[in-house]
Amino acid sequence: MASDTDTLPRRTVLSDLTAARPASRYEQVKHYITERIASGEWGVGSRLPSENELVETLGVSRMTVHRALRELMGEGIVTRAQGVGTFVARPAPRAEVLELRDIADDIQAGGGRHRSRVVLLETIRADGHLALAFDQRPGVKLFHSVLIHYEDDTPLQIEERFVSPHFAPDYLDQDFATTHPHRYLFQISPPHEVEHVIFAVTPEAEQQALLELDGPEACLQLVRRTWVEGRVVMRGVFTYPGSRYSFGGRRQT
Amino acid sequence: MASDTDTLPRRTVLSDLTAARPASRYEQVKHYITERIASGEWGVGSRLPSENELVETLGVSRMTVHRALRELMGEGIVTRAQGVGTFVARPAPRAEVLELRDIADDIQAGGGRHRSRVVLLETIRADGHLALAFDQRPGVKLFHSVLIHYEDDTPLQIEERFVSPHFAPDYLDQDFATTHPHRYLFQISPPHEVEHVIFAVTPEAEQQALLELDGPEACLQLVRRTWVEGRVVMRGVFTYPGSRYSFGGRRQT
DNA sequence: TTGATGGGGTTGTATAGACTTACCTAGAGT
DNA sequence: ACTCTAGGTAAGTCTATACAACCCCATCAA
Repeated sequence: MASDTDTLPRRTVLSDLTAARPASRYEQVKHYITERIASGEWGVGSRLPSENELVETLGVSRMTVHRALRELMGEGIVTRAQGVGTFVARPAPRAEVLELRDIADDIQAGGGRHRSRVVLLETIRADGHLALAFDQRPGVKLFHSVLIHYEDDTPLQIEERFVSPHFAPDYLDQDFATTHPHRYLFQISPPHEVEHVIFAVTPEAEQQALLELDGPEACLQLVRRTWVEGRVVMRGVFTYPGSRYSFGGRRQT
Repeated sequence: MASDTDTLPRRTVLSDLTAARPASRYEQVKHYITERIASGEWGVGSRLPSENELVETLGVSRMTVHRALRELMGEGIVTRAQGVGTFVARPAPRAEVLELRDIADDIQAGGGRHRSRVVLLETIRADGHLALAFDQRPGVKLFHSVLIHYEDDTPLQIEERFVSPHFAPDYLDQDFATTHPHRYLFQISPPHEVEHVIFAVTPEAEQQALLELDGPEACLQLVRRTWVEGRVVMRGVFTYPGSRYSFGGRRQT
């Protein structure tokens, strides 16, 4: 069949795309596929037409279809198995976390509603351990704040911070109902250096109460120190219920 | 039928490589090129032989050479310009691969003595959840291993891995008393992409026993997936007692 | 001197066809 | 129930060929 069409420049399903863009055929095939995946016509886990079927549908050679599919696999859009077929892959490319992010953005990115409550805002004098974290001597003055962050009225994080007054002299005067410590500090200066340490802890009774936990559920604890101009300016302890949060990141090597 | 010596229809520069490994031709071409770049024979910025020259030298078709070069460009090894040529690209952007560390190195770096014990080594079929993690369909065959890592005879980590047989067909035959899964897998190929997710969990009774915990102590759980050539090749679940381990990192911004 | 033209080399894309390899299933034989 | 085998399907690879797009440079003309 169709042996008489050698001379035609191939008028196919793709032809309208060709008119819109002089993109190469294999890119058009990729677009054809990703569009159907994005629209939900081909759901996650469902099987795509085989290479040969796409050849017939789109009127291109199998090598072209193959290249499109191979590149889509490299991009993580589909997965392929020899002898089986091609399938729609990942539902949601995971966002980069463990960077320096505002939890309010984090919650809103996930579709949740964020609010926070200030529990404490005071000046303290550092004991030995805390002073060490700041590379200072015991007794040095530090600002201390404790907030709770809620996602849809469920506590998601206890945010406890110690801030160097030298860096943020007006820290105690801020209205952290409208802005947040993260934003305020970041606005003064983005840190030049950041240290993260992550622990698993069993929460104290006080933390359990703040997070409204029923029992001694395992919690993630992230301790962050930030430097500006070689000096520690902030030490934050962020506590999350293990059942409600996780840290993640994905990157190429 | 398995005709045993179908490997050498062509006697070329590549033939010895062919004998050593039944890798595909375009991979052999990639290897041929990367080896010369690594050895310094082709220095940074220097021009590679043209596709047609490589065709003559290596005795493969131009499409095969082209695929090899295209993939090397995708990996950032070379740069290409239409009408100009192909050039050696990166000096050594090998930086910070070391978030992917061997726990044995980790323990020994801290002055501890490391030993490990193999608990399980088997083939399984993936259920729905696991198959999804591999972007595969339920029922796909996977290798499954469980090891315990000790620091000075104290359990520090439960290492549970699921490995794609396609990537590491000989996984079950390894002696993980002498080498470790991490090293073995890394040696086959360093991953092109890595995903980390960190949880806090309360361990099951079985995990408590393996870690020799007295009670339901909070544990850190690191779930790692690694990709090679766009495919998930490994999913690892690493469980640490919260009192004995933490994750950390420090970097400039 | 400046600008246009064109040829040769190089990568980019596309095709048809063949063969290989891997997976799955159904059926036959324990 | 279990294992083995054969056949079908689909992706993986490789080849030979063709043309397109692009860059560089030499040549030639204004």
